[in-house]
Amino acid sequence: MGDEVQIFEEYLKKHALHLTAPRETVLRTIFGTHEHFTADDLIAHLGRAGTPVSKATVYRTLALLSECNLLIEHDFGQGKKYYEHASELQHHGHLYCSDCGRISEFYDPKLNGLQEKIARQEGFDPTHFVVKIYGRCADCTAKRNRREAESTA
Amino acid sequence: MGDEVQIFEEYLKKHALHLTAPRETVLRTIFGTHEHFTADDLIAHLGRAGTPVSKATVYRTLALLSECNLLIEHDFGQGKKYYEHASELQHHGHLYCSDCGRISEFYDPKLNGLQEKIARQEGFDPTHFVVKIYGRCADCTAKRNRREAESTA
DNA sequence: GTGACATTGAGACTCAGTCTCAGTCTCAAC
DNA sequence: GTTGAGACTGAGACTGAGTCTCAATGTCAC
Repeated sequence: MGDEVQIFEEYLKKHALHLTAPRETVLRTIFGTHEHFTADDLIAHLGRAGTPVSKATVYRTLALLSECNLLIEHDFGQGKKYYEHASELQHHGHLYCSDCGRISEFYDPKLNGLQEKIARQEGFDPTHFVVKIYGRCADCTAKRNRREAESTA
Repeated sequence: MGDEVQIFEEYLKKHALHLTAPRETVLRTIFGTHEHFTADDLIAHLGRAGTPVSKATVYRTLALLSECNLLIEHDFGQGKKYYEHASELQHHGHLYCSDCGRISEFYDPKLNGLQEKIARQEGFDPTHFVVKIYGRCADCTAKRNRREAESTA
């Protein structure tokens, strides 16, 4: 934290924009946690914290933070976007449990190298990679097995 | 083609559902091409072909086809879903050009093996993998280079 | 043919995200 | 300190993909 404020401020200055109070509030709230969050989560959180910021401003700020690569947008196919800190993105993908909706992460440097290679082979100039593995997490698999055992018992 | 009709019919029978005329029209239209498409594309296409099917029925049929694994849903973060034939999915990922929006594909068996391994390591029971590479395609890179050369000339 | 239940289309609805606009703020120039 | 250009804000209207509802219709086992 602190770093992000500086990067954002520089980006804004470069584009003749200002670091205003609402923008700083949004920035500090986002980088005060390490969770995946949705715009809605953030708006609710700001409201609860007694520093409400309007929906339009939140969306505008999220767009700016994505533009300056401090934030990455994700889509898990539920009709809403998830955001996460870009600094945490290096070499990691997501495991999405279709049963409980939990999102976990994995790190694998090999995967990124392979993707970079593939992109170049196809004449593609890559900006970022998204790897998502859909399925069932260990907890839900265990739960389901227990339920099945009970129902046949 | 033909195969899909049979698989779908069996799936419907198993769930005490019927293969009706609108469902068959949707199915045949989808498996008559090899493109990525959106629900909207499909509805428009059906209308143009003189075999209109209502929006609700199209969405319902798409959901059924996804359930019986004939179709796979994709999300490229534009607020709408893309569909593609599941039979064409083996070992392939997508390259999405942020400039022109074109979606191309790549095949790499190594990538799938690596993902399967990662999922198992995390105690995850995977159903499917999604790999998306965002960036700029060869055409758009060339176009952009040309434009830059012209503007500095 | 009948009844139970699946299916349909039209259109109302939902909800995440975008747009508009009038009022406010910022900041460099004077 | 004042001014003016233009950035910024919040409220709420709007958009559009996708879902839901419901009355009418179709399907099929009996």
